[in-house]
Amino acid sequence: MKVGQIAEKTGVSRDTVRLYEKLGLLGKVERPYEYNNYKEYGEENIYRIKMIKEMQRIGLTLKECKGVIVALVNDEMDSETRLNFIKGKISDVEMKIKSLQGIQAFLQERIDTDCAFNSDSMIAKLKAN
Amino acid sequence: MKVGQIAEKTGVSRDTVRLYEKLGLLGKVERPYEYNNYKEYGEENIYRIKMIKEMQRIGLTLKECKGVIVALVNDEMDSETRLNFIKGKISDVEMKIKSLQGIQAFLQERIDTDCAFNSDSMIAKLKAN
DNA sequence: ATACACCGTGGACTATGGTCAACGGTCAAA
DNA sequence: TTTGACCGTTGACCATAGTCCACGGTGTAT
Repeated sequence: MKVGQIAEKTGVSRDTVRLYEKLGLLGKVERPYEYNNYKEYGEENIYRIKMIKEMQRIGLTLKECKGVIVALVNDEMDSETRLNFIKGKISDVEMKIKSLQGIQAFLQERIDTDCAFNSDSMIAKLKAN
Repeated sequence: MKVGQIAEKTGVSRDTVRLYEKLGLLGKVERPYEYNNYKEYGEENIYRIKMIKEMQRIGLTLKECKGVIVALVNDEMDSETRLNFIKGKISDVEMKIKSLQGIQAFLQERIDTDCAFNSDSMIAKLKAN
Protein backbone atom coordinates (compact mmCIF):
# COMPACT_ATOMS: atom_id res chain seq x y z
CA MET A 1 0.00 0.00 0.00
CA LYS A 2 1.04 3.57 -0.63
CA VAL A 3 0.61 6.21 2.00
CA GLY A 4 -2.64 7.54 0.55
CA GLN A 5 -4.23 4.13 0.58
CA ILE A 6 -3.35 3.28 4.14
CA ALA A 7 -4.42 6.75 5.24
CA GLU A 8 -7.75 6.24 3.58
CA LYS A 9 -8.20 2.77 5.03
CA THR A 10 -7.42 3.85 8.58
CA GLY A 11 -9.04 7.26 8.57
CA VAL A 12 -5.93 9.23 9.45
CA SER A 13 -4.09 11.75 7.27
CA ARG A 14 -1.06 10.94 5.12
CA ASP A 15 0.98 13.17 7.40
CA THR A 16 -0.10 11.18 10.41
CA VAL A 17 0.93 7.91 8.78
CA ARG A 18 4.34 9.40 8.05
CA LEU A 19 4.60 10.71 11.61
CA TYR A 20 3.87 7.28 13.06
CA GLU A 21 6.42 5.80 10.75
CA LYS A 22 9.03 8.36 11.78
CA LEU A 23 8.35 7.61 15.44
CA GLY A 24 8.86 3.90 14.86
CA LEU A 25 5.28 2.77 15.43
CA LEU A 26 4.88 0.97 12.14
CA GLY A 27 6.12 -2.33 10.82
CA LYS A 28 7.27 -3.03 7.32
CA VAL A 29 7.80 0.10 5.21
CA GLU A 30 9.88 -0.38 2.10
CA ARG A 31 10.81 1.38 -1.13
CA PRO A 32 10.55 -1.40 -3.66
CA TYR A 33 10.30 0.68 -6.83
CA GLU A 34 13.10 1.29 -9.23
CA TYR A 35 11.98 4.51 -10.82
CA ASN A 36 10.65 6.39 -7.81
CA ASN A 37 11.12 6.36 -4.09
CA TYR A 38 7.52 5.73 -3.14
CA LYS A 39 7.05 3.73 0.02
CA GLU A 40 5.13 0.52 0.42
CA TYR A 41 3.37 0.06 3.74
CA GLY A 42 2.78 -3.52 4.89
CA GLU A 43 -0.79 -4.65 5.60
CA GLU A 44 -0.07 -5.07 9.30
CA ASN A 45 0.20 -1.29 9.56
CA ILE A 46 -3.54 -0.94 9.10
CA TYR A 47 -4.07 -2.95 12.25
CA ARG A 48 -1.30 -1.07 14.04
CA ILE A 49 -2.78 2.32 13.26
CA LYS A 50 -6.24 1.24 14.37
CA MET A 51 -4.77 -0.14 17.57
CA ILE A 52 -2.83 3.07 18.14
CA LYS A 53 -5.99 5.12 17.72
CA GLU A 54 -7.79 2.90 20.19
CA MET A 55 -4.97 3.17 22.71
CA GLN A 56 -4.75 6.93 22.27
CA ARG A 57 -8.44 7.30 22.90
CA ILE A 58 -7.98 5.86 26.36
CA GLY A 59 -5.12 8.16 27.19
CA LEU A 60 -1.92 6.45 26.04
CA THR A 61 0.79 8.58 24.44
CA LEU A 62 2.42 7.51 21.21
CA LYS A 63 5.50 6.59 23.18
CA GLU A 64 3.42 4.24 25.33
CA CYS A 65 1.69 2.85 22.27
CA LYS A 66 5.09 2.12 20.82
CA GLY A 67 6.08 0.36 24.02
CA VAL A 68 3.03 -1.89 23.85
CA ILE A 69 3.48 -2.71 20.19
CA VAL A 70 7.18 -3.36 20.51
CA ALA A 71 6.65 -5.62 23.52
CA LEU A 72 4.01 -7.63 21.70
CA VAL A 73 5.91 -7.93 18.46
CA ASN A 74 9.51 -8.19 19.51
CA ASP A 75 10.63 -11.79 19.29
CA GLU A 76 13.97 -10.97 20.84
CA MET A 77 12.36 -9.85 24.10
CA ASP A 78 12.56 -12.68 26.58
CA SER A 79 9.28 -14.08 27.82
CA GLU A 80 9.91 -13.01 31.41
CA THR A 81 10.29 -9.37 30.41
CA ARG A 82 7.32 -9.45 28.12
CA LEU A 83 5.17 -11.12 30.75
CA ASN A 84 6.03 -8.45 33.29
CA PHE A 85 5.42 -5.70 30.80
CA ILE A 86 2.03 -7.07 29.87
CA LYS A 87 1.08 -7.59 33.52
CA GLY A 88 2.00 -3.98 34.18
CA LYS A 89 -0.15 -2.82 31.31
CA ILE A 90 -3.05 -4.90 32.54
CA SER A 91 -2.90 -3.32 35.96
CA ASP A 92 -2.69 0.14 34.34
CA VAL A 93 -5.79 -0.72 32.38
CA GLU A 94 -7.54 -2.03 35.46
CA MET A 95 -6.86 1.19 37.31
CA LYS A 96 -8.21 3.22 34.44
CA ILE A 97 -11.33 1.11 34.31
CA LYS A 98 -11.82 1.69 38.05
CA SER A 99 -11.43 5.43 37.55
CA LEU A 100 -13.95 5.41 34.77
CA GLN A 101 -16.39 3.35 36.78
CA GLY A 102 -16.07 5.85 39.58
CA ILE A 103 -16.84 8.69 37.23
CA GLN A 104 -19.67 6.71 35.73
CA ALA A 105 -21.19 6.10 39.15
CA PHE A 106 -20.77 9.78 39.96
CA LEU A 107 -22.51 10.85 36.79
CA GLN A 108 -25.22 8.25 37.21
CA GLU A 109 -25.84 9.57 40.69
CA ARG A 110 -26.26 12.99 39.12
CA ILE A 111 -29.00 11.59 36.96
CA ASP A 112 -30.64 9.55 39.69
CA THR A 113 -30.96 12.49 42.03
CA ASP A 114 -33.00 15.28 40.58
CA CYS A 115 -30.81 17.00 38.04
CA ALA A 116 -32.50 20.30 38.60
CA PHE A 117 -31.23 20.55 42.16
CA ASN A 118 -27.64 20.49 43.22
CA SER A 119 -27.96 19.40 46.78
CA ASP A 120 -25.58 16.53 46.21
CA SER A 121 -22.50 16.45 48.37
CA MET A 122 -20.09 15.78 45.53
CA ILE A 123 -21.42 18.74 43.65
CA ALA A 124 -21.16 20.79 46.80
CA LYS A 125 -17.47 19.95 46.94
CA LEU A 126 -16.99 21.56 43.57
CA LYS A 127 -18.65 24.75 44.67
CA ALA A 128 -17.62 27.66 46.80
CA ASN A 129 -19.34 28.30 50.12
CA MET B 1 -5.60 29.04 50.93
CA LYS B 2 -2.71 30.59 49.05
CA VAL B 3 -1.41 29.08 45.87
CA GLY B 4 1.46 27.25 47.57
CA GLN B 5 -0.84 25.57 50.04
CA ILE B 6 -3.31 24.33 47.49
CA ALA B 7 -0.46 23.19 45.26
CA GLU B 8 0.98 21.23 48.14
CA LYS B 9 -2.38 19.72 49.09
CA THR B 10 -3.19 18.60 45.58
CA GLY B 11 0.26 17.57 44.45
CA VAL B 12 0.45 19.90 41.45
CA SER B 13 2.78 22.86 40.97
CA ARG B 14 1.88 26.46 41.73
CA ASP B 15 2.11 27.18 38.02
CA THR B 16 -0.39 24.44 37.30
CA VAL B 17 -2.84 25.87 39.83
CA ARG B 18 -2.51 29.25 38.15
CA LEU B 19 -2.93 27.70 34.73
CA TYR B 20 -6.15 25.97 35.77
CA GLU B 21 -7.37 29.22 37.22
CA LYS B 22 -6.57 31.10 34.02
CA LEU B 23 -8.42 28.49 31.99
CA GLY B 24 -11.50 28.85 34.17
CA LEU B 25 -11.42 25.45 35.84
CA LEU B 26 -11.45 26.71 39.39
CA GLY B 27 -14.13 28.13 41.63
CA LYS B 28 -13.71 30.91 44.12
CA VAL B 29 -10.43 32.79 43.79
CA GLU B 30 -10.30 36.16 45.47
CA ARG B 31 -7.84 38.84 46.52
CA PRO B 32 -9.06 39.70 49.98
CA TYR B 33 -5.93 41.39 51.33
CA GLU B 34 -5.43 45.10 51.62
CA TYR B 35 -1.67 45.31 51.54
CA ASN B 36 -0.85 42.75 48.88
CA ASN B 37 -2.57 41.15 45.94
CA TYR B 38 -2.19 37.57 47.05
CA LYS B 39 -4.99 35.29 45.99
CA GLU B 40 -7.16 33.16 48.21
CA TYR B 41 -8.26 29.87 46.73
CA GLY B 42 -11.53 28.40 48.01
CA GLU B 43 -11.51 24.93 49.58
CA GLU B 44 -13.61 23.50 46.75
CA ASN B 45 -10.65 23.95 44.45
CA ILE B 46 -8.81 21.11 46.14
CA TYR B 47 -11.60 18.79 45.10
CA ARG B 48 -11.73 20.32 41.65
CA ILE B 49 -8.04 19.81 41.03
CA LYS B 50 -8.16 16.22 42.23
CA MET B 51 -11.12 15.60 39.99
CA ILE B 52 -9.34 17.22 37.04
CA LYS B 53 -6.33 14.99 37.60
CA GLU B 54 -8.55 11.94 37.68
CA MET B 55 -10.35 12.98 34.51
CA GLN B 56 -7.08 13.74 32.75
CA ARG B 57 -5.72 10.34 33.63
CA ILE B 58 -8.46 8.72 31.62
CA GLY B 59 -7.86 10.93 28.63
CA LEU B 60 -9.98 14.05 29.04
CA THR B 61 -8.50 17.38 27.96
CA LEU B 62 -8.68 20.40 30.24
CA LYS B 63 -11.36 21.80 27.98
CA GLU B 64 -13.45 18.68 28.49
CA CYS B 65 -12.79 18.76 32.22
CA LYS B 66 -14.05 22.32 32.26
CA GLY B 67 -17.16 21.24 30.42
CA VAL B 68 -17.89 18.56 32.98
CA ILE B 69 -17.29 20.84 35.95
CA VAL B 70 -19.30 23.69 34.52
CA ALA B 71 -22.20 21.40 33.71
CA LEU B 72 -22.22 20.00 37.23
CA VAL B 73 -21.85 23.30 38.98
CA ASN B 74 -23.77 25.73 36.85
CA ASP B 75 -27.13 26.43 38.43
CA GLU B 76 -28.25 28.44 35.46
CA MET B 77 -28.01 25.45 33.15
CA ASP B 78 -31.47 24.02 32.72
CA SER B 79 -31.97 20.47 33.90
CA GLU B 80 -32.75 19.19 30.41
CA THR B 81 -29.42 20.42 29.07
CA ARG B 82 -27.50 19.14 32.05
CA LEU B 83 -29.21 15.76 31.86
CA ASN B 84 -28.30 15.40 28.20
CA PHE B 85 -24.76 16.51 28.86
CA ILE B 86 -24.33 14.00 31.67
CA LYS B 87 -25.90 11.22 29.61
CA GLY B 88 -23.45 12.00 26.84
CA LYS B 89 -20.56 11.83 29.25
CA ILE B 90 -21.78 8.53 30.62
CA SER B 91 -21.85 7.01 27.17
CA ASP B 92 -18.36 8.40 26.47
CA VAL B 93 -17.21 6.75 29.65
CA GLU B 94 -18.93 3.50 28.76
CA MET B 95 -17.20 3.43 25.41
CA LYS B 96 -13.86 4.01 27.02
CA ILE B 97 -14.48 1.23 29.49
CA LYS B 98 -15.33 -1.09 26.61
CA SER B 99 -12.11 -0.13 24.83
CA LEU B 100 -10.12 -0.78 27.94
CA GLN B 101 -11.80 -4.11 28.52
CA GLY B 102 -10.97 -5.07 24.97
CA ILE B 103 -7.35 -4.19 25.50
CA GLN B 104 -7.38 -6.00 28.83
CA ALA B 105 -8.76 -9.13 27.23
CA PHE B 106 -6.17 -8.85 24.50
CA LEU B 107 -3.35 -8.55 26.99
CA GLN B 108 -4.75 -11.32 29.16
CA GLU B 109 -4.86 -13.56 26.14
CA ARG B 110 -1.19 -12.76 25.64
CA ILE B 111 -0.50 -14.06 29.12
CA ASP B 112 -2.76 -17.08 28.83
CA THR B 113 -1.15 -18.28 25.68
CA ASP B 114 2.52 -18.97 26.05
CA CYS B 115 4.22 -15.61 26.11
CA ALA B 116 7.35 -17.05 24.61
CA PHE B 117 5.62 -17.80 21.32
CA ASN B 118 3.87 -15.32 19.15
CA SER B 119 1.60 -17.56 17.20
CA ASP B 120 -1.44 -15.57 18.18
CA SER B 121 -3.49 -14.08 15.39
CA MET B 122 -3.71 -10.62 16.93
CA ILE B 123 0.03 -10.47 17.27
CA ALA B 124 0.33 -11.71 13.74
CA LYS B 125 -1.74 -8.76 12.61
CA LEU B 126 0.83 -6.41 14.07
CA LYS B 127 3.64 -8.09 12.19
CA ALA B 128 4.83 -8.06 8.65
CA ASN B 129 4.63 -11.21 6.57
C1' DA C 1 17.64 45.78 58.23
C1' DT C 2 18.59 41.75 56.06
C1' DA C 3 17.68 37.17 54.70
C1' DC C 4 14.57 33.94 52.99
C1' DA C 5 10.38 32.15 51.69
C1' DC C 6 6.51 33.24 49.58
C1' DC C 7 3.42 35.88 46.07
C1' DG C 8 1.79 37.61 41.08
C1' DT C 9 2.89 38.59 36.25
C1' DG C 10 4.78 37.98 31.86
C1' DG C 11 7.16 35.69 28.59
C1' DA C 12 10.07 32.06 26.97
C1' DC C 13 10.58 27.32 26.54
C1' DT C 14 9.42 22.27 26.37
C1' DA C 15 7.18 17.95 24.57
C1' DT C 16 3.33 15.87 22.28
C1' DG C 17 0.58 15.11 18.32
C1' DG C 18 -0.48 16.63 14.76
C1' DT C 19 -1.57 19.90 10.25
C1' DC C 20 -0.20 22.68 6.33
C1' DA C 21 2.38 24.64 2.56
C1' DA C 22 6.10 24.59 -0.70
C1' DC C 23 9.30 22.12 -3.34
C1' DG C 24 10.13 18.95 -6.80
C1' DG C 25 9.56 14.26 -8.62
C1' DT C 26 6.30 10.54 -10.69
C1' DC C 27 2.45 8.34 -12.89
C1' DA C 28 -1.49 7.75 -15.80
C1' DA C 29 -5.11 9.38 -18.66
C1' DA C 30 -6.41 12.45 -22.34
C1' DT D 1 2.74 16.26 -23.84
C1' DT D 2 0.24 18.39 -20.63
C1' DT D 3 -2.92 17.95 -16.71
C1' DG D 4 -4.04 16.26 -12.36
C1' DA D 5 -3.39 13.26 -8.70
C1' DC D 6 -0.28 11.26 -6.17
C1' DC D 7 4.51 10.83 -3.77
C1' DG D 8 8.63 12.28 -0.33
C1' DT D 9 11.01 15.83 2.34
C1' DT D 10 11.51 19.86 4.82
C1' DG D 11 10.24 23.24 7.78
C1' DA D 12 6.76 26.21 9.65
C1' DC D 13 2.83 26.35 12.33
C1' DC D 14 -0.90 25.02 15.82
C1' DA D 15 -3.11 23.63 20.33
C1' DT D 16 -2.46 21.35 24.69
C1' DA D 17 -0.44 21.12 29.11
C1' DG D 18 2.49 22.38 31.33
C1' DT D 19 7.57 24.19 33.36
C1' DC D 20 10.93 27.68 34.19
C1' DC D 21 12.79 32.20 34.70
C1' DA D 22 13.21 36.97 35.81
C1' DC D 23 11.00 40.67 37.69
C1' DG D 24 9.51 43.05 41.66
C1' DG D 25 6.59 43.04 45.77
C1' DT D 26 5.38 40.99 50.59
C1' DG D 27 5.79 38.64 55.16
C1' DT D 28 8.34 37.09 58.85
C1' DA D 29 12.04 35.60 61.72
C1' DT D 30 16.50 36.93 63.29
